[in-house]
Amino acid sequence: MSAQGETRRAPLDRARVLAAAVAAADRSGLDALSMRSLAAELGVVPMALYKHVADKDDLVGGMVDTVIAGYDPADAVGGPAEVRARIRSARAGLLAHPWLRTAIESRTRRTPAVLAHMDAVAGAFLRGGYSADLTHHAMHALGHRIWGFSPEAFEEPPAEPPSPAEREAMLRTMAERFPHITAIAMDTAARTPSGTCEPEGEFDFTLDLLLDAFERLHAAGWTSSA
Amino acid sequence: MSAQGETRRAPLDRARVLAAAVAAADRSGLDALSMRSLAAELGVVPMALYKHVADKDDLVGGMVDTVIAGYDPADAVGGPAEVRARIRSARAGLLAHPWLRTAIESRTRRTPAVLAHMDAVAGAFLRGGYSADLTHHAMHALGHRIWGFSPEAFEEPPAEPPSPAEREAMLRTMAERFPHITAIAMDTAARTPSGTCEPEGEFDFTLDLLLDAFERLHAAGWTSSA
DNA sequence: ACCTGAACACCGTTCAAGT
DNA sequence: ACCTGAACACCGTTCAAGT
Repeated sequence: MSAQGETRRAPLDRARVLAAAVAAADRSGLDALSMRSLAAELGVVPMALYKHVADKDDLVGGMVDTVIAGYDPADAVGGPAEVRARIRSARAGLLAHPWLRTAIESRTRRTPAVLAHMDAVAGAFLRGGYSADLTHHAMHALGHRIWGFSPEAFEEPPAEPPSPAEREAMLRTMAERFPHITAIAMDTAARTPSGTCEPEGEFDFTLDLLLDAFERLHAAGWTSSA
Repeated sequence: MSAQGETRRAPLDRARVLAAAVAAADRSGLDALSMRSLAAELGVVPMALYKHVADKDDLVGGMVDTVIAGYDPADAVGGPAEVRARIRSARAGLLAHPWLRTAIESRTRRTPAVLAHMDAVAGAFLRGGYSADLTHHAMHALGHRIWGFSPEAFEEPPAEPPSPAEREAMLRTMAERFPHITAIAMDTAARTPSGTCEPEGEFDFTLDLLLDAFERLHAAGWTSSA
């Protein structure tokens, strides 16, 4: 019997598993996606998935990376125009995949694709002549709702480094692959003794910025007809 | 044996169930909170909870309401000062209950406590002399990250009204209990034919507002020393 | 190397019954 | 009115085994 009546199924690999998961979530939402249902869809026993995915968290993380990796590469002109283009890409991803927002919010680990997108947006500001300091604030202010993923990723401790040597190596690869966010992190570290930025300060900064902007519009007699 | 060796447990009620759930989530997170574990903590069989809570969704909704209902009542001075005070309350709630953000984001129904908080913030803008239109934009721009709950609640269809008469009654109670958000909704409905606001328009409005604000800071040579 | 089978320790929720 | 017991239809994940 075995592999004859049916044409033999191509062997699974990570990309195929992730693509099927993305398609399934697009169709019926993230809640309906289980290891078991995904396996059934791939014509495989649930445990077969664990050869290509560490666990469910890794599956969801991979789905997020798959979508982010497909964002349009914007022209690297720098400044607000490039920022706008990159944010539009993220926005399009959120609209095309309704589960994406929840998936991103449920994750805490910063994957390479997430870091790359952050780095690209930070780079757009820096190339536009913004200081590392102002860029840092802008990244926070643009925030979760506009980004599609949490700027708090900036703040979280980067998963305790096993040894000083490994820490050194990690820093070097960070600086190579994600030069812009590394530069911003180092700028922040140089200015604040603890090396982490103050969440409450950031919160106040953005809140004041927005309230001031609306005060200005109000004072100018703004109406939607404009 | 029965109720003698132990002093007889006070009978459960919804408030006690919700308080225990909030405490449990504060202690060990939302993921660790199950109907079964909560029941065990209350010294009761899982099914006993279903007398006080419709299902798990209702439990989480009740937890959110419990926290929001405890927000500081701000002075009704109106304008940015009151807005700031109310947003600080929401922020404090998010800091005190790390699970709150996720819990709010997972919910889609607008509960009375959520509506009351929205109404209070909207009222602060309106009392400050802001137009309904500008208030609407400001509410969206302040957004999820600052609010602690989704301004998209504004946009979602309000759970199809069973009959015209009931719809009428619902509108009247809305206008009574939440006058400010009702006024804004009616203003929006009057200006846009469909009655719903354009998500993409809102997105662009906020994005431009933020990018313009940062352009202004950049042009002014802003540094964090200020 | 890749997949399977059976099992473990969980879930939320139902139904009919107890007091 | 409030709570219980037993059951149902699910989960994610383990381990040892198959090919």
